[in-house]
Amino acid sequence: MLNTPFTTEDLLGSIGLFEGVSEGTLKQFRSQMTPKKYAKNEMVFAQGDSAYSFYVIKKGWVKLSRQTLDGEEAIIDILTEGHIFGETTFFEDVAYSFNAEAVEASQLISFPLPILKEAIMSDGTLSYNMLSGMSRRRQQQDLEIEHRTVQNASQRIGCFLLRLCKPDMASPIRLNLPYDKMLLASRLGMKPETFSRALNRLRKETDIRITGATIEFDSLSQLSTYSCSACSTAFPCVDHH
Amino acid sequence: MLNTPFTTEDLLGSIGLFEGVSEGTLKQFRSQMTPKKYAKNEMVFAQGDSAYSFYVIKKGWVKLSRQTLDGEEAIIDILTEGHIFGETTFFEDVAYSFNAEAVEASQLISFPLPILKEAIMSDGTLSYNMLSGMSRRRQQQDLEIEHRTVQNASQRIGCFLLRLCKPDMASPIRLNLPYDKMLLASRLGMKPETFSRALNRLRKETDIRITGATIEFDSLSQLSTYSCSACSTAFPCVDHH
DNA sequence: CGAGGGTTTGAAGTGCATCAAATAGTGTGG
DNA sequence: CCACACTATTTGATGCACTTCAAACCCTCG
Repeated sequence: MLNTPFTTEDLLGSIGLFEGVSEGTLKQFRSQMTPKKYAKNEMVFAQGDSAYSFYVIKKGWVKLSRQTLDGEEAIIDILTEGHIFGETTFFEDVAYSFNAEAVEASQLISFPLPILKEAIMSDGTLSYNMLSGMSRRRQQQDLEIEHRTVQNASQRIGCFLLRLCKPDMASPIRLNLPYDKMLLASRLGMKPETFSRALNRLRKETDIRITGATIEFDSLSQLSTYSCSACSTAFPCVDHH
Repeated sequence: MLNTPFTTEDLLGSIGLFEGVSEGTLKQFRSQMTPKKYAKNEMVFAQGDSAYSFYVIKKGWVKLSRQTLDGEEAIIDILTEGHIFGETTFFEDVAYSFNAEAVEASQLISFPLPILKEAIMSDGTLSYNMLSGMSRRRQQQDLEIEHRTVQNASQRIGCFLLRLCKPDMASPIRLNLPYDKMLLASRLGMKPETFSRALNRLRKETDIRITGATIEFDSLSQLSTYSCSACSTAFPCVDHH
């Protein structure tokens, strides 16, 4: 998969943002897009850089983060296929307010920010898609905050695993953690040490089997019973777009 | 102020969402809007209610919350003038996924949800405003998550106070907490007991003076030094729309 | 005045962070 | 293909911030 050429044919076809958008608008975007591959750990942009573009993730994982005054790194979000980033900058700032970095080999498409203004003003479908995406993201953020207060570390891991499951997965379910455990720990708001211990606790309390970065379990039910009992949303807390 | 009549004249005039929007669109909204006053603690809608409307806050404070399975209440957000809520439901669900309740005497304007679709499709400025608002809210949410991990309880309170300050306030600054301390505590992700103790700690560490729900201090600088040292964003973390 | 919620205070418990060190894994050059 | 260097992960011991439970206080409002 990683070796298939990253052509420009119908690159926008499978992206939610462009679904149903008029051919004219698509042409605009196609003519100004820049597809690019990023290596693992390659920066896309840094906090403070002048903001010229926004990005759509075609493949891979991208980490958004910020430097705190005392030198710590705060993870804002970790995104994957179909997600957009950098576009919020358009409404507020002249410079990016966070870092973006590929945490895996990734394929991104960038577009000049000004193209957005015209497209929003003229293409209702695009606006609608964009609002829809932002709205979904906002609800996810809400959940995120809730989870961090009502769930303990093990439950948060369990919930994260559940959200990795696609609806069409057959039992037994077998998952690979999408990125390394350190990053996952901070994504879930805990320290690596805590993550390690919490994952162990989760293994003891449920029927999951762990081998390195691979996790297996037979059914969602035990995991969701354990993880979601403190939660307000019925299982699943999922964003299956 | 609370006693001035809540007329329908130019009700939409001062709302960011409608800024610069065409007269035609405004007419649409005006013809379908329902302004209404809510008493303190009055429910606007409940989780699970069929979703027919979205709301704009004209005045007051509204709490969005959710029931967890074990009966706890999780605060999602607390909103005030100019904020919109319920509109995300439009993109996803047929029922509200949270409760909305006035925590003060408030004035809200509701609009039928379907009006949004047409307006988004046809009025670029409205779409733009809506995206801009959502984008700002999303950035605030990001900060919120960051704050809960990098700031301790006292710092979070200090940061909240700073965000209550309007840019045009003269020294000494005198603030009233906008709602009761129990609610504020959960807004800031802590228990009332913790809030009480943390506020005391804040008083010892900075120059703020506390009298009931009134807080006074001479300058922002000491407070922001104390509160924002752990933060990634330069002071202020503010959303002065 | 008295009832009932909001707020504060005290004492004790808990979960996660921190610090330290061992172990596993990964990529590199020889 | 192996040994080394370096990083990721795990494990142990200890500390601290916030929570929990309990009780007192206070304020408001009927």
